[in-house]
Amino acid sequence: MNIGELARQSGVNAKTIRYYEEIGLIPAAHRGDNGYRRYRTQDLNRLQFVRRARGLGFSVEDVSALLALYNDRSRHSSDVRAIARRHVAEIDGKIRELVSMREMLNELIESCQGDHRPECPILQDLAGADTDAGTSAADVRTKVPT
Amino acid sequence: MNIGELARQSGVNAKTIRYYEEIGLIPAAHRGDNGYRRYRTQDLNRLQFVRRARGLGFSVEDVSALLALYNDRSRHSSDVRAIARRHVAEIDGKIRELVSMREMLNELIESCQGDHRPECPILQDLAGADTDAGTSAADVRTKVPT
DNA sequence: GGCAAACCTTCCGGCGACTGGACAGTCGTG
DNA sequence: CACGACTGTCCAGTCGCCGGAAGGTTTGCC
Repeated sequence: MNIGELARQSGVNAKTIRYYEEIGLIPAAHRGDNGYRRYRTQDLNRLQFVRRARGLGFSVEDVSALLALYNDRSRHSSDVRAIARRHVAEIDGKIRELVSMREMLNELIESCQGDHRPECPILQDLAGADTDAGTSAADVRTKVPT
Repeated sequence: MNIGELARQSGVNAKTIRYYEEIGLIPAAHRGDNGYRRYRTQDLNRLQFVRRARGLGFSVEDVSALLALYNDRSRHSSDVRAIARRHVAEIDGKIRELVSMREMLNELIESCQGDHRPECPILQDLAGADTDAGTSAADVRTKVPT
């Protein structure tokens, strides 16, 4: 099958497949006489593995490691678990950050609607105005997840 | 003050300050005779505003809009709230995605440790093996937040 | 056989929000 | 006047792709 068919069956964009080949996540495909990449069911499996792992938020690097373990008959379950656990820890961190941001934003929005402060205080807070007791809800140093 | 001092006082990296100027988030600084950028307290305020807003996860584009509203005397609180609410909605979406990922990962990890399945099933799940009832926990199509 | 549509190829550039590094000029101090 | 700390510009890289250009191939239809 050609790359387009593989893309359709795997749910991975053809461009992305070429990219994965380029960065070595999947092996370079064999070429037909016309120079087109040729794929088999085996490659489809591998690509679906990649898609699912990416869908769970694993980095390409992690996926690469998981693929290696998948192809390694002498693998240890603990290695796989370690990668998964580390990933869960990262996700936890991101969730905590986002929840914290959401809390602060909701506080700001709420105080903006209430009548207990003169104007919408979001901007004042961001500007670091000392209208309150100096405790600005927006004075955060968390790293922004992008 | 020079850019280094501004960086120290604002908590924003000097490189980042130059970058902000380049993309127009902050106005181009005046230069001294030596070509160095010169800043005043006003610029420090602006930059702290930016830092706080970024800390709350606002995109640079949003921050730009917030800054414009901040400098607009005829601004409406509702405009600011709208930006903040939209941002909260985005954050909510990301949180939901991450929580969903975490759930699936934890299920996989758990079933990997338990004795009710032969081997660590994470890899089998990712490979899409039909060892179970065909419902693979990892068969997700959620977009990965990067 | 001719033509268009739908494939496929490679290469380049851009997204967001920076960060690091190279190389050069400038400033303050000993 | 040498040295280090600072500043300037410019370019490249990060991550995980995606879009488009310019070209070759295949397929299907008249």
